[in-house]
Amino acid sequence: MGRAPCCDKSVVKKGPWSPEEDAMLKSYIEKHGTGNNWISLPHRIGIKRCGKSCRLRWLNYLRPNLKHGGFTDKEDYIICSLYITIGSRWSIIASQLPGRTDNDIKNYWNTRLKKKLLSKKEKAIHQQLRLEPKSTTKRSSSGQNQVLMFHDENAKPPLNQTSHNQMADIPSITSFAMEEKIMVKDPMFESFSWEQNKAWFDIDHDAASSSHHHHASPHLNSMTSSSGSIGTNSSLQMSHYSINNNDHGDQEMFFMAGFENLQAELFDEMINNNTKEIGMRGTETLNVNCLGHDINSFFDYPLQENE
DNA sequence: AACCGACTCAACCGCCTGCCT
DNA sequence: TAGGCAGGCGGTTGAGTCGGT
Repeated sequence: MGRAPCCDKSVVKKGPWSPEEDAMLKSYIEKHGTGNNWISLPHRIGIKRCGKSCRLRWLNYLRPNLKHGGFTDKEDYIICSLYITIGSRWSIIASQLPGRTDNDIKNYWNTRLKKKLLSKKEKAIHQQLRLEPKSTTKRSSSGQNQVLMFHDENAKPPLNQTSHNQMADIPSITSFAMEEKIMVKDPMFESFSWEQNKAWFDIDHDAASSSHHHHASPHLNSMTSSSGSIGTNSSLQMSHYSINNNDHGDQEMFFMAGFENLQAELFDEMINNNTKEIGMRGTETLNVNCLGHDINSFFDYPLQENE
């Protein structure tokens, strides 16, 4: 026995929206708002659509100040960084990109951005296989998925020294390092920024309140509280998660988990050409130094911005 | 011009959560 | 406290489009 449908499927219209329907929905919401009830909205407007369909149409297409297509390198970077740290929580990622919808970002990631990363990685691997025939190939032991890593023990950099390994542009775990200096000061993404010795990450509860798809990542509160301090401003419906740098170990571990899973996903598609579900991906704990250096190798966007 | 496979993305589906009674 | 309902989410689908042959 399944759940009762939210509307009578035999009555409501499905499929693409007509310009007339768009105009009616837009006009009504601009004049009267949604009335905090999407289910009754189509009846009030007089259109034969499911309330959920109206909501989706408004949020993804009709509401003001939406941007479609034309993702910038900066947006690529932010999407990738957040995907690594929090997984496929598109609504949270979208909350960091003004004018973008979760659906847009999800589509963009699945159809373009992942391939973009993949092609760069593939290119680098071919280069590696040609240039570094003596490198050993290992499998990571952490995480649900086995991750192929080209790992050269001798090339492992010392801690606190950010460097790439010999894998051309492939960011791998061996190139992981911590640094004290923090960067990124971007007025466009005010809630996604860092400062000296601390990183923070604001979650908009309107967007994140239903972060219940726990298969994608660990739990936000427990994870952040274990690795840093948390402050909450409930009046603004925003939580301010600050992460102190004295927890390098945790940040390192969590970031690596996320990064490994991205690697796993890319390798999986590239080598096995299948799309099986990747399990736990990293954490909400951000380490901008790692992201700033390693992920940057995928993008043209300059991460170390000059003041 | 016709066909076909690849790609894109708007829209739907079903599940989970939180709120209300 | 339990049950029902609406909102919100991520995953998936499929119609339309594009490009190659």
